[in-house]
Amino acid sequence: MASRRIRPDRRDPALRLAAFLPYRLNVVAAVVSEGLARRYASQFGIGIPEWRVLATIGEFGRITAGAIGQHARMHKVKVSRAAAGLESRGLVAREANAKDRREAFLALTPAGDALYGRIAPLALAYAAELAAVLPPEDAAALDRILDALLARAGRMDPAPPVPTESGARPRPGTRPASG
Amino acid sequence: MASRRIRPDRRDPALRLAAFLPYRLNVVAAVVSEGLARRYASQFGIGIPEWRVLATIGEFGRITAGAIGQHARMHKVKVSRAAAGLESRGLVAREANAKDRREAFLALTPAGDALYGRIAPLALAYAAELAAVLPPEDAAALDRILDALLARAGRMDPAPPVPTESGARPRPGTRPASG
DNA sequence: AATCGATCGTTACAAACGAAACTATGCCGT
DNA sequence: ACGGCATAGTTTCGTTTGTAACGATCGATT
Repeated sequence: MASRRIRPDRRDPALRLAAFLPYRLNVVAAVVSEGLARRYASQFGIGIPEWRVLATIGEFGRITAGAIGQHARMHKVKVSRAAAGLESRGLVAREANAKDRREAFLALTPAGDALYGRIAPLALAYAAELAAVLPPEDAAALDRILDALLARAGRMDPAPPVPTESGARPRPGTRPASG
Repeated sequence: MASRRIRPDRRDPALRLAAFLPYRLNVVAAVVSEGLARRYASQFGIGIPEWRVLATIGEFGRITAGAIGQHARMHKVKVSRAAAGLESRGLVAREANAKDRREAFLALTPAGDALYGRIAPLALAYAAELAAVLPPEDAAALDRILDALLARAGRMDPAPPVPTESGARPRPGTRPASG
């Protein structure tokens, strides 16, 4: 092993952030989301969680809060709050489920349906405008790639595949670093 | 497939969330980030913003907070807090800039450098493991695609390209829907 | 049918976040 | 040199988010 300099100007960086896939995915996702939100948030006063809930109800019709969470990959608390917000504005209505009174179906009111009918085309246009920079084969590749990455990341072990040496297991009682 | 009546009175959905690019990008980015964070957060007690700052200092050596924000695309408040956290743990040190005493250079301490030296390989291994599901041409395509999408989203107008009819401009004074 | 544990959704509380205000310093024109 | 404005970074404050606890209901077991 070579001798270490005490105060080097700079070594070769071990990692270039600009080329690091998780970082890049986050940046692109953030910029895209932000751009989309600018299109509807300012016009309709609706936030991203509320948009997702609205879109999910618009897609599936009558659906429970739990199912919304599954389809839109949102935490149930977020769904609950977004749904409450939409309900308070008369965009969403609850229908009690007599078969299971713990849950309730959510559905769009006429006003909610009208809003959905206005935002959805905007959103689709945004996505189309975005995808228009990609040659068709790249657009198709992106679909495949995102599927593959999602499946892979979901199956990934919480520890590196190469055993680090001893069986020193990471302590489970540490905070999960949200953000 | 025959027409199953799951939902009673709903037209064809205007938008399928699962196929909607902004949504998909967000989901993939979130799952990937979460998976990566699980690898270092639990072991080293470091969060995502702190990791980004650490990685940026590790990459560039001595760097100001503002430059970190530019390179890592972080808001200056976030950089400030993450840097304060790293400093309080002795991972980062400040060096005053005599030429401009408003700013200060941040650099890794030996402890910070050691931590960087341990996390960076983990992170790179994670990214490599992730990219391993992609055939080489898809991995290359992904690089191109993310660049193109990022550039496009950054240049995108806050309003749809097709004029909606009259010159009814969206009211500028509405909240920007963070999240 | 009484009880126990699981599940749905809301509420409570605390951490994280961003916009704006603020401090300190630098820059520039007069 | 002085006054006004710009910039770097921190702090403050209100909002958003997530974790945990909670009430209500269901299903299974006895």
